[in-house]
Amino acid sequence: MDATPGTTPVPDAVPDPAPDPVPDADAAVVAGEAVPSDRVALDRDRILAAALAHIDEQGLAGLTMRRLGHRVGVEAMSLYRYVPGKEELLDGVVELLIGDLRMDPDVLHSPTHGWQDFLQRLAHGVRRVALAHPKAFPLVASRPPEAPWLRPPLRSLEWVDAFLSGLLEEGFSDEAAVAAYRSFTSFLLGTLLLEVSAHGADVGPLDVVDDHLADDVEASRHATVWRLRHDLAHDAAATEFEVALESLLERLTLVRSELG
Amino acid sequence: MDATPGTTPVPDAVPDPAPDPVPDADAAVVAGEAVPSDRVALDRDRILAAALAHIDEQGLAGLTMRRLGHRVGVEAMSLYRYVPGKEELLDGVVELLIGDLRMDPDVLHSPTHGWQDFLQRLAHGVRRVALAHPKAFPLVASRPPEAPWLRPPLRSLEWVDAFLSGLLEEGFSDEAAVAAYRSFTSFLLGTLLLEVSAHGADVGPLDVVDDHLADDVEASRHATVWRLRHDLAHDAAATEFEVALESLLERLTLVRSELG
DNA sequence: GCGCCAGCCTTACGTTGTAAGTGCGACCGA
DNA sequence: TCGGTCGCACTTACAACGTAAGGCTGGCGC
Repeated sequence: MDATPGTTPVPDAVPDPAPDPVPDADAAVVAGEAVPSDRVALDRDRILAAALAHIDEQGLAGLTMRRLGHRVGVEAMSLYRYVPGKEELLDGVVELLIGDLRMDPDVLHSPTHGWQDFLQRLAHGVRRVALAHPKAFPLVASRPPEAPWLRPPLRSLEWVDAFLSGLLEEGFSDEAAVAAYRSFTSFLLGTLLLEVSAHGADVGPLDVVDDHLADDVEASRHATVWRLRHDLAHDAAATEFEVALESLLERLTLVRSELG
Repeated sequence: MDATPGTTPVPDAVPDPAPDPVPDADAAVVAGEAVPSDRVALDRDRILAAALAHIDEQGLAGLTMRRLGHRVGVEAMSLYRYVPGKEELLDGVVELLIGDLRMDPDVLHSPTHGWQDFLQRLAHGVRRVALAHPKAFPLVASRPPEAPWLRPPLRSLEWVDAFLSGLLEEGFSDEAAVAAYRSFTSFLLGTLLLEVSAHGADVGPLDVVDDHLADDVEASRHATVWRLRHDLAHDAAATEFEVALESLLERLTLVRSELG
C-alpha cells in the first residue's frame, strides 16, 4: 500500500504506470475501448484541465511545466507537442474558464426574458466561475487581451457579441450598448477580483492579522479602522454583489433611454 | 516584444563606473557634498525608484534582480542588503505608488469641502497614478493584501483610515462608510485596471488586431462586434470615468441616507 | 597600527522555460 | 512478413532566474 494519504509530500496523483493490467490489448481495442492502458492519451484539453486543477490546488506560482507534466504522467517537454509555450497554456486556461460559462444552464445566450434578466444571469454566471476558481480567476484579468476592446472578464468574441447583440435586440442604441458593455465589465472585474482576493487571504475567520499590522492598527493611529475592524472583516460579498448589480442595471436603464 | 529572456543582450543603460573624477574626496566631503563619486550611495528608496522606472520601461516581466542591479550600478546580490527578496521589493514598489498619492496636492486627506469633493479628488488621484504607471499598476491589484479588508487600490492603513474617518465626519454611519469603502474600491479597481490594460495593448491607433482574430470577426459570425468595431475601439475612458464616478457618488448619497 | 565592519562582489546551487536530438511503438505499402 | 515512416514521449542541454554563503576592501574608532 504505497501512497498512504497522510504522508505524501506531493499531493499530485500521477496515474501510476500500472504494468498493463489488460491481458489482451487487441481484444480491448476490438471491443471498442480506447487506449487499453489507464494512461489515457494526452491532448490539449486534458492538459488545460490539469493545469486549472493544479492552479486551484497550488496557486498560480505553483504551476510549472515540469510539475504539470508530472501531474498528467508525462515529462515536461512532452507538453510542448500540444501547447506552444507557457504563455499560451495560461491563455488556454482562461479560455477554459470562460468556456464554463457556456456550459452554465442558468446563463442565457440571448435575452429571452428581458435584458435585465439576461445581464443578471450573465453576471452571476461569471461570479460562479470566479468563486469556483479563486486562484485562477486573476488570470482572466492579467492576461493581455487579444484586442484592447476585448475586456475581461468577457474575454471572447463570442460573449462580447452575445452581450452587444442581446442589448441591441432589447432596444439599446449602438452607443448605449457599448457603454453598457464597458460599465458591466468594469463592475464585474473590480467586484470579483476583490472578492476572490479576499478569499485567498482568508486564513482565519477574522481578527487574525499580521502582528506588525495589528500593532499599527491598535496604536492610537488609525483609530477608525480599529473601531470598525469587525464591520470591515464581516463578509457580505454576496448581498453586496446583488445590490451593486441592481444599481448598475438601474443606471443602464437610464443609459438606454438617454442614448436611445 | 520582450518576455522571452533567451536572446536579448540587454539594452540597459548602466551609469558607467566612471573612474572617480574627483581629485580630493575629503575636500568634497568637507564642502558638504555627499559621496564624491557619481555612483551615489545605494539605499532602499533608490532601489525601489529604479525598480518602478524599470517596470515602466520594460514591463513587469522585464524586472529581474540582476537587471535591476545593473541599472543601479551594482551586482544583483547587493540589493539583498536593502530588500529581503523580490516579493518584498514588489511590495515596496506598491508602497511607492500609493505614496505618490500623499504627494498629490489635489488629493485631500480629509473632506474639507464635502465628502463628494473628497472622494472625487481621491479617485482622480488614484487614476493619475494608474495612468502614470500603467505597467506597474496591476501590481497594486495582484499583490496579496496584508489583510483581507485592506482592499486595493487603497492599500494602506493610512488611506483606509482617512477614507472611513472622512466619511464619518460627513455624517455617514459606520455601516454606510464601510459599504462606501467597498463600492469605491471595487469601482476604482475595475475601471482603472481595464483602462491601463487597454493602454498596454495599445499598439496601433485602431483597427489593427491579430489576423486570426480579424478573420473571426469579419466572417459572418460576430456580426455585431464587427459592425460596432469603431465604437468599441473609440477611447472615451476619461469621460466614462467621470460619468461612472458621478453615478457612484449618487448611489453613495442614497447609502448615506438609508443606512444613516 | 590594528581590528572592525558596512557594503559590495564572487561563487554556487537548485529551479525554471524551452531548443534540439533520441528512441520506440504502431501503422502501412510492398 | 518486412522495412519505412511517423507520431509521440523521453533525454539532454542551456541560459536565465532567485538567492544562500562567503570573500574582499576601504574607511572608521581605538
